[in-house]
Amino acid sequence: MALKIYNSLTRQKEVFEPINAPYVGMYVCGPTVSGESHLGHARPFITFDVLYRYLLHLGYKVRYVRNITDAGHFEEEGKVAEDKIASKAILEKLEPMELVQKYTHLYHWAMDQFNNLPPSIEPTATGHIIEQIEMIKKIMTDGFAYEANGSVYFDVIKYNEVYSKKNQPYGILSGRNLEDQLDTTRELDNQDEKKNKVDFALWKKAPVEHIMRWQSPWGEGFPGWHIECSAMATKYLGKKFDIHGGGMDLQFPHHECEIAQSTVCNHELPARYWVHNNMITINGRKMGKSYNNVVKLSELFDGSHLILTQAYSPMTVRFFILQSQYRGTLDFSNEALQASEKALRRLMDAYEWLKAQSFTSEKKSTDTSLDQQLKTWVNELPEFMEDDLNTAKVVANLFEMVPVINSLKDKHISAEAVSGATWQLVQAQLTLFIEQVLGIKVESGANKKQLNGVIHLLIDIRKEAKAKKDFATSDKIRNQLLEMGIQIKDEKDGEVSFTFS
RNA sequence: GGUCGGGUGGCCGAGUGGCUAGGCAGAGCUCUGCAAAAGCUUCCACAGCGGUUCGAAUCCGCUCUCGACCUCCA
Repeated sequence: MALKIYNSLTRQKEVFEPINAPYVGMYVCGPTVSGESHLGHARPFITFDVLYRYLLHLGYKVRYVRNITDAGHFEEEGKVAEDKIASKAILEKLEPMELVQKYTHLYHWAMDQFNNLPPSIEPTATGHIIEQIEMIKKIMTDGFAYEANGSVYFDVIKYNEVYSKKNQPYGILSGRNLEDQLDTTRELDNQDEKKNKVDFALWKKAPVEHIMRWQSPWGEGFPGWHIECSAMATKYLGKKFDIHGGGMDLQFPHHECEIAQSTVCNHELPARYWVHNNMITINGRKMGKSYNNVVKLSELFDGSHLILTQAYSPMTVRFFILQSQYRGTLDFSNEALQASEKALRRLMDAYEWLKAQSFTSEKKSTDTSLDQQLKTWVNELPEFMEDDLNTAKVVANLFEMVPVINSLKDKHISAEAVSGATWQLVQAQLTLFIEQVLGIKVESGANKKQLNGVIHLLIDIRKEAKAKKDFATSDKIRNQLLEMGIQIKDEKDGEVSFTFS
């Protein structure tokens, strides 16, 4: 068994082999912290968190680099060289760094809510201006970039000419050829600075009103929007590293340009495996600012968005995302999220119960086919993960086991049906895959001692009421607790349990 | 217009030639004071039309249709 991942560069699933095992270098494009993160942003970070977790589980020593873009991109290149962060700052009457700080905090908060492991290094674009300038200088020295009026542009045509001969034409990642693009690229104003319309900016001269600006050999300005990733990836992961990840919408032009820049500087393709997650859609349409259909994470968590009927917990959202395979689009709706919420609760209820049981390995199984079936389900989990992170199948198998666990709990099957050793295996693997690999944590208010005490007291009172056939009182306790989000469950053995919703 | 990817049951979503995906919702039953929860059973499907094949959701062709990228984008 070996981990296979889909490589956008070769357009096929490939066996993952690190350049320098057991070390793995992984770079993932992080957020631009000029606004609040929305659901669409959550997908790559959760997807690559799962990949990171799985690589760690396999025993690799992973350096996971995920940047923060705080230097601002152009709103529309060639038209108005406007810095996103600077313009937003004026709007919000904040210093640019104040704004960057605000949204960085919010982003970190959201990542934490999702139980995403922190990356090994989280470099910022503004902290690496010098590295970016050095890289641009190198590209110029090699003759693949030119200065025009205080800005520096990458010469895409020349790059394509030279590197086509080395089987690395411009467009190698996104599969487009330059000729098509020359024909189809839209006409934009103020492009006279560029030799060709396909050229892209490495450094941009700052207009007077532009707040974020740095000194450079070409005057005061700010870096172009692709160079930061090339500079930081090279600095922390070297000239060639293992995995480069990000959303599919970054494949072109961002990653394509990154490849061109890094290839000129480092004389090889920067990453071996290019991994791209697909988009989250809403009514079949990509979630994005330009479509005006974003659901911010904070709105999701507090239910304040119009299309939501309720709040959804971060784990529900994480689970919703992991119920699909990362390379397909995922269509979002209130209904779909509700389904995920219920499903997650059922899974976690069964899991938490099982986890609390103790089994002795001596017990032999009396139902060998069920015993074998459980082992099969469990053993398939790594196979599914290793088939291009098919978390959807992992989740499906977890659900196969839920009825068996609940049957044991409700004594529909005997304690001896499955061997103690198998139950121990199931316990261990469920913990591994649910908590370690999928990164789903137990979300419950049950850790408040006093609250638990109060609930137990109410349960006792309800039991007494029931014994006296005072159903008015017993129902009142049950129903009102339910309204507060505490659900009472009468178990088969006469015991009463409760869960928080 | 160019490049690419889709269309699976009420909804979300796996699956690439023959075997129940899974979840949510629906129906029935069991349990229960009544519920809930849980268990069991069950309904509903592969956009359309052709073709290949003993056999296709899965391969091929055409048609319809949706979307992504080509401009900032996760």
